[in-house]
Amino acid sequence: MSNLIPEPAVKRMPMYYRYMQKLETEGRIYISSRELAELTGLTASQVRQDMNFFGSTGRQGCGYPVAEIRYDLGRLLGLDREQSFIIVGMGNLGMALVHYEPLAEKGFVLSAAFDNAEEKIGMCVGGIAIQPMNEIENVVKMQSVKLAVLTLPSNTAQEVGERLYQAGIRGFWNFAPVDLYLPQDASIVNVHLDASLEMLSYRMAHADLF
Amino acid sequence: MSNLIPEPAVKRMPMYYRYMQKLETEGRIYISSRELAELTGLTASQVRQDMNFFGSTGRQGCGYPVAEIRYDLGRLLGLDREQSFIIVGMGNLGMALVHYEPLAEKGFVLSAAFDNAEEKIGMCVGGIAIQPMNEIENVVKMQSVKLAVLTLPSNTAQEVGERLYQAGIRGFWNFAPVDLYLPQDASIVNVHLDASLEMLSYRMAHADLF
DNA sequence: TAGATTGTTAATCGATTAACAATC
DNA sequence: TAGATTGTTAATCGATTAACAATC
Repeated sequence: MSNLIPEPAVKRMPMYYRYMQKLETEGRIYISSRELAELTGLTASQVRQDMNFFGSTGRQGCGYPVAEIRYDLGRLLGLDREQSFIIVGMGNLGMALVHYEPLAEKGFVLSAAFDNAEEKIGMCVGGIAIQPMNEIENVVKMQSVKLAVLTLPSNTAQEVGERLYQAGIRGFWNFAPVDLYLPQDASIVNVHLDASLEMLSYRMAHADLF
Repeated sequence: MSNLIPEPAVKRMPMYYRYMQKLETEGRIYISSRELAELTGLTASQVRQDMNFFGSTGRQGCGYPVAEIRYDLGRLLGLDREQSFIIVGMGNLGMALVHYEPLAEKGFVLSAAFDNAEEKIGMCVGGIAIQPMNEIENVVKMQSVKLAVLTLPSNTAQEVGERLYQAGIRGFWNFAPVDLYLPQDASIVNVHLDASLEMLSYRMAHADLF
């Protein structure tokens, strides 16, 4: 199990997880692939394929057990335990992410924050004092943090990324509009906010084609 | 031309645009599909296919003219003109996006900001005073804005989305962790930050599989 | 049991890759 | 011209959809 889930199905996992959470709080016990398809805008067939990829425990004639699927998806996504993270670059976006509720709710815990600007060092965010970036290596090694949020200007992102990797960080949530090049065993997710807005702009300009 | 570019190619457009911009500032005149493939991590074949989808003007034996392709992609993406937008929900994330440089650089201009919290109304962000949400309809109609950024709690996003649509908004950049349901002619891009971090968490937990 | 719905195989569809002729 | 590289068609690959037998 957990074997080789195709990339497109992996991308759908957080959405399934979100709907399962919602259904669970609504007290729903079972849900059929047909109904789940309606909610998500997929086909029932695809929902069943995906559930099988995820190692489904559906019950024929009845549907999928909501609480169980929610739990299993959470485990697959690594949300069954707390994960500490550091954040590097305390500009507006960095500040906003530190306070972003859904992260704390999903078990992501801020363990340190870094910036190089004199006037920011020592400032308190989310109950934590901002430290200068030359402390990164110490902190990452001491606390063996594996996850970092990069809210940096594009021209320093690659360099800082490499330093973080050296220090032991293996997961990079990158908000700088550049692609990071790091060794194979680093996991990188780029958010590329500007690209996402450009896609919207494209769709608006060509809405007549749909 | 501009006819029916397949969705996966559309998703790659902002990346091509970014590299073309970079190459242009570096003074590069032509670039081959082979080299562009190296930069982007795609295959040369796919780059050529994509360029054809975009209505390419490549030159055999020589490559693609950087400045021209950059310009054409910009037009396709709707970045050849200013686009005004409003932002609804002035929490931390809303504040951060207002000041997010790349948006201004790409021609997106903030035209109004809204929130319902008493203490925020009248506050100045990005040179603009925050207004109460019952002003939305007036402002959107008067200025005929078409684009809105939604940085709202999930429980109000759908309702506010509908109001915005009624008022004339047709592009929704949604940061609430819910799916918006709006009429066909609305363009919606969901950012779903939490889902993006969950994907990273998944990859870290299963990095050995890659 | 009968009805509903999954699990799974096969068919279809679309995207990516390979190949090569066209041409700058 | 010869060399390089595009434009484009055909082959491959993988994901989605359809169909239906298994079974709760």
